[in-house]
Amino acid sequence: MLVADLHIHSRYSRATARDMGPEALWRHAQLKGVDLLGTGDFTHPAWWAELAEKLVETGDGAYQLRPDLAAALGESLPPSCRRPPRFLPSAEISSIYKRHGQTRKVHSLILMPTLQDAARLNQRLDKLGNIKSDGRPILGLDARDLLELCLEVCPEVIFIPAHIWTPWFSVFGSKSGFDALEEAFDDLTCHIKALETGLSSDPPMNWRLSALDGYTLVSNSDAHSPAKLAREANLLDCPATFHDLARALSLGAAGGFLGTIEFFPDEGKYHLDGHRKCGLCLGPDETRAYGGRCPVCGGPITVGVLSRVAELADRPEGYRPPAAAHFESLAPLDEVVAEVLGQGPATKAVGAAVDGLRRRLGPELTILRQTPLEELARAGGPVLAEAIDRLRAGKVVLQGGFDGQFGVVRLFSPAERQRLAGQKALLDLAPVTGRGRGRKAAARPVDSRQPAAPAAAPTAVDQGLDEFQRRAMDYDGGHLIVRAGPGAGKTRLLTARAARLVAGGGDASRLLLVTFTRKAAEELGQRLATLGLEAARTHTFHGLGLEILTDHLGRRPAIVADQRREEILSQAAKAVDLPPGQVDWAISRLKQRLDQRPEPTLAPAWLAYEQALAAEGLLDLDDLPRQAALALAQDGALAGRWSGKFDHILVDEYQDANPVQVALLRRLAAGGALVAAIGDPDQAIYGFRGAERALFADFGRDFAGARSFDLRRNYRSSGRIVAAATALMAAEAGREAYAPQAVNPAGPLVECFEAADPQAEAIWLAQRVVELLGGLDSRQVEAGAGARSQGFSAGDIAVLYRLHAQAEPIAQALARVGAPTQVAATAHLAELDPLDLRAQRVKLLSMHAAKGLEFPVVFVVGLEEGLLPYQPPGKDAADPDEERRLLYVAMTRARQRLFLSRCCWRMLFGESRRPGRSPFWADLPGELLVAHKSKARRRARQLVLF
DNA sequence: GCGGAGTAGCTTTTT
DNA sequence: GCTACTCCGC
Repeated sequence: MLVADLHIHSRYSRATARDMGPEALWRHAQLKGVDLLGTGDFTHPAWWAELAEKLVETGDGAYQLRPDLAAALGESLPPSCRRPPRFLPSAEISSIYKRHGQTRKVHSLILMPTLQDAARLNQRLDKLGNIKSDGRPILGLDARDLLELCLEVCPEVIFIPAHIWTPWFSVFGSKSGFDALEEAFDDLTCHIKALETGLSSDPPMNWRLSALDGYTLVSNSDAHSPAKLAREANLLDCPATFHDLARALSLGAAGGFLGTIEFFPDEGKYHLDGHRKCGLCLGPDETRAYGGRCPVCGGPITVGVLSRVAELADRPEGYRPPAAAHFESLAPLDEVVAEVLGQGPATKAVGAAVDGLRRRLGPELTILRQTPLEELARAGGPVLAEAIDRLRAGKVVLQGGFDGQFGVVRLFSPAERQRLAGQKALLDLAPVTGRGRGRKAAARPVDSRQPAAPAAAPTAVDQGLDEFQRRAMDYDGGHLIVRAGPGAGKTRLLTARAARLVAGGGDASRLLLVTFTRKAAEELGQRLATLGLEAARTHTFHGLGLEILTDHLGRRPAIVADQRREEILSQAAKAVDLPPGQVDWAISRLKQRLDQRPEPTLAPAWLAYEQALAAEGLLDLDDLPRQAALALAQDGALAGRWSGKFDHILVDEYQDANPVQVALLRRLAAGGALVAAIGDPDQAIYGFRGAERALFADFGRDFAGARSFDLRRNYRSSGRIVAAATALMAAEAGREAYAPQAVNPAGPLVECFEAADPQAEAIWLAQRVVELLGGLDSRQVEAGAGARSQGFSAGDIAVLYRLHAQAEPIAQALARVGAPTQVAATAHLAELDPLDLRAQRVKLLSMHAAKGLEFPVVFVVGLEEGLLPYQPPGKDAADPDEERRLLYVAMTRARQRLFLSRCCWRMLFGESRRPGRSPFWADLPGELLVAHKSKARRRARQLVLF
């Protein structure tokens, strides 16, 4: 018979013993009596490398410690315990994600046949999240998607939902789990053969759910230190190989799965209900009587495993399915000896006694399970024999664990213990009460869920546009321009107008929608396709230019490659003795206009650049719309073909237009097409690349007879966020009043923090993220983050900054707390794994990149002098009005929660600065803000959470 | 043609 | 403070 412990952690996981290395595992497995051991943590690159170095294949589908290492260590083992264990690559992954509108936190145990298979999984996981900073990585990946990925990498994978009943991190957990396996794993549920019951539940509890009948119930230690190995384990009657294990888990008894060694579930940290902070421990009935609220403080009671099992059970207590496997409830030998000696389990005396017992009797599990009582008495005295006899018979006194506090197993009554302390002789033992289980289970579910995130904004759904949107949608009297503030339903209006035009008899193929980015064009195209408008033309300005030029030239123009362009630029720059970057910028700016002649200082470079391109028959990207507009002006036949091509032209983000683009639109509309432009001059943030915000106001001049519409309703953000953003814009000197109206309720205040330095800002931010997510690991949960959970997922959160240089410390702090994070600038969408797009992560991106996006929670960091408005060293300051609009864009990305922060000290460009607050800070009304304080008290808690 | 020293310049971004 | 580039010497 084999003893198998498949779920452990290495020293690369949080809060684990430093000696959790292959050698210590090898040694302690033998001291405990484990034959087959999961390596744990194979996802961690350093641990994987160590395993690859120190383990060797046995040849029949398992691993063993390298013989030379084993030989060197063998001496340190008592001969009675020498039975070298085998290893199988294992790991645990924490999936934290939102599913069906709720935050889910599910841990999964994964076993792979070989380290090479593990490496291939690691390769895939590495793209999806951070597997380098924690042996038990946290991914924003749906548990089902994780299973899919594992199966893709290795169809033989053993995938086991871990400690399925723990409240915070398991598939059935009361706080963030599911009610059924199928809810979590959908179509892939059939690939799950085994479930890990965890310390706080034992087989009889699980037998109460008929839904679990087909699964092999396994038990493992989840050990964080060598001493905890095999505190729970599996008993197998099969060879110690991966495939035999897989077969045993799949077939149960028929495959050689004999049963499990268990903790008394009462001893688990989450067996009963309760509230640790208030010292309150409750049974299911009591929790129900209190309505799930702590009677001391009113906070939510942490519903334990016993209650949760009762909630989902469909069978009475005590039911035993016919196919149920054997199990044995034990307590660790050091705890037994500790009680016999009347000392703590970690004391020297207990250690020495356990050591002596192992020497004489063999591994701890053998002592606990098999050694005859007479032998125990001879080796350890009659009291020890009596203790173990009681343990084997289940005659123990239990005090249940709750809300993160371990329970206690006692083998002797208080009176007995007192007498034990005084004498060494055999005791006159009074009968002890039976096992402390059998509490009445709660008959009705206790609703312990977090309050749902505030209801989604009442967007203008159904066909239902509001009256203002509808007027703009329906207008047929000529050109029109729509000023649409943040969250006003801009895209909705665009697509609705397109649909209306076609529904009214228009020809979809004579409809043109123009955007600035390919991403926007693709998204718009997709939305139109869902409305049955595939025939409508969706283009970027550049794509449109390319098509017109192709028509004009009779061939597709060649576009200069980046590298060649740089060469040409640096050549051209030599003609004027300017840095190439500056020449690049100046030429590009010139090409945003049709009429501009280069200044004399630039002229030679401009000439050289244009001649070089012309000589090779190349165009640059700026040429596409520009040359197209010029060609339409010069080539009458071309103009004839294109000016009559469309009946309607819809343009998004018009505030970002430049004169070339407007000229192009005018030529396309010359045949009578109606132009509908939509945008928001308050969100014009691309002046630096040639956009001219004034063109928005000049629309009526460029497109005669145009009518203006105004969409002021904000369907996105809470009232206070809208009010703060509006106040920011209202403070701009010489500005006309323009007040968007929030449709949503006021919501919480805008939360502000002034940090000593970027590190402190990042730590504060990471701390808030932990709270928003309700804790990412058990330490954070137990430090209180669970109770403050806000029901957000990592994908709901964005961090916005002025300079990418600000991202680094924040990404690091988020990695330290284990939050799945994605720094937007580093990822090219096209190269991503399809699963990558599904991974839910905190997004770090520039304020510019955030335009057009929205997030339930937004952090805007670095609201400092010098950063906002940006003051580049040794250069002209950025346009303060545009920088104000940039902050406006950033703030208005937030739906529910907005956090603003700044640093009092910062190192930027090698220069130590003590910046004051951004001048924009003062424009935010104090009554909308609440300051977060940085206090020593808070620091103490941070230490716990980090 | 290479390497070492010295120094300038550092955003935001799309096609 | 970092790097990427130029310039100069061999």
